[in-house]
Amino acid sequence: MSRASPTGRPGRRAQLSRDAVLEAADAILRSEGVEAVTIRRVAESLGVSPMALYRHVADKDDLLVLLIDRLAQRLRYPPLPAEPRARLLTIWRTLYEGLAEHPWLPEVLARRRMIAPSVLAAVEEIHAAFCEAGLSLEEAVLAYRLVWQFTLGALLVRAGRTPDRPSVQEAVRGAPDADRYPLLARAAAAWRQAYGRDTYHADLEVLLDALLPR
Amino acid sequence: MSRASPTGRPGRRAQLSRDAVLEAADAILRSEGVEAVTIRRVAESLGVSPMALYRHVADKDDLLVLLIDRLAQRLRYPPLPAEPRARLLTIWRTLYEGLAEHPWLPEVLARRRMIAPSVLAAVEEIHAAFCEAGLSLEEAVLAYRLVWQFTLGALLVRAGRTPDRPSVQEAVRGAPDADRYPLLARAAAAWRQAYGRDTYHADLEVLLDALLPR
DNA sequence: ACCTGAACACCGTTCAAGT
DNA sequence: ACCTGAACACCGTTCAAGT
Repeated sequence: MSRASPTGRPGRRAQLSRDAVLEAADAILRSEGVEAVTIRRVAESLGVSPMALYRHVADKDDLLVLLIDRLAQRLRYPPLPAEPRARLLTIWRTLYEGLAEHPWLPEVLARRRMIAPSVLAAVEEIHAAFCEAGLSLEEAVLAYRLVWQFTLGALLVRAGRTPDRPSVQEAVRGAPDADRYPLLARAAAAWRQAYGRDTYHADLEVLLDALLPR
Repeated sequence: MSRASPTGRPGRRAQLSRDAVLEAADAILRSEGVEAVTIRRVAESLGVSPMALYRHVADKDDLLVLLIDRLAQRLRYPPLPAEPRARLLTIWRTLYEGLAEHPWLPEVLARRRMIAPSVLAAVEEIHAAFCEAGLSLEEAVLAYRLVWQFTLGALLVRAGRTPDRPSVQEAVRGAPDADRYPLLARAAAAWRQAYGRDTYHADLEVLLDALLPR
């Protein structure tokens, strides 16, 4: 340990790396869920002191955001159709389905919203497809933003469809006061159905029809 | 204290009420922000023990959700136009602007998503307007859901536009690698502009155009 | 340069007991 | 019936010190 490190820099050799931290955090995430991903818990699993992590991540939210980036990196896109509209459908759906597997994700994005750098390639593809379909670059930016916001909201709502804890929403929808809210009372069945199934795919087509020149 | 309570029920007279708890929580929310709204802090401000609150709210998230309901109750809608499309614009915009004042809201909704019972009247109005514009009740339900998901996502993105901490998003958008992401590099300026201003109003018109029969 | 130890300043929530 | 006290089982993060 008295030799200089291989990089020629002085001081103690690093035992930890950001990647090792993220790998350990990811393992805990998969096996025990997000609530278990704490600074202390990750440090324990690595056999280091909690404070050692702060050399490699800024803070806990930073750790979670970097974790989302890892998940985004693992997204695999199917072969993309040549036709722009079909390509957009494929990319967005892959993004949505991939992110929907992690119900804790919207909560983290609500605290520290950002797009993981790893999805930049997909974002580029989306812009290209919008332009190819006839939008100007400025229009493509606005179209991307609109669909992204919708996707985020859809992920958030979907994250809420936990079968165990019936949401307040359902409770209210189940038996709305027929005198004060006649339409909602009549629509209760349709509501239950709409919230039981995922309408992202169909909704996405509505959005693209509105955004693309016919 | 040995007399029966006015309600005729036995036992100690209630010192606290759900309303008193919410009022205290709301005051802390306004003066110190959401982070300060803790069970212990609210109890302290009421001069009771933390555990006393659990008789009136289920847990901390329940407290926050009830708080959102209070905020929704205070929303004031301007006079609604007779024409369905204009009415929809007015209601959604009022909802959006009102909720956008509370950047912490999407995070709570991400954990315990629900619609506050207080917005049911607005939801009923929205369904009525969609139907009046020519949609069936089932279509109205789906249209409502689509716009609500978009609104949630827009609120989430907007909550992120804190001027102090530049988001990762902006950092990446500021200088995307021109070789790998040529379109994003060219679009950087448009991106900054799009994320600098709020496009909810314009986007809402796009959505309504897509959803309403022409 | 990188990591540790101890402490700070909190949390939400349980449980059994008091009035 | 309603509230309290004490404790449990944690958090993230600071700071000064060690190697």
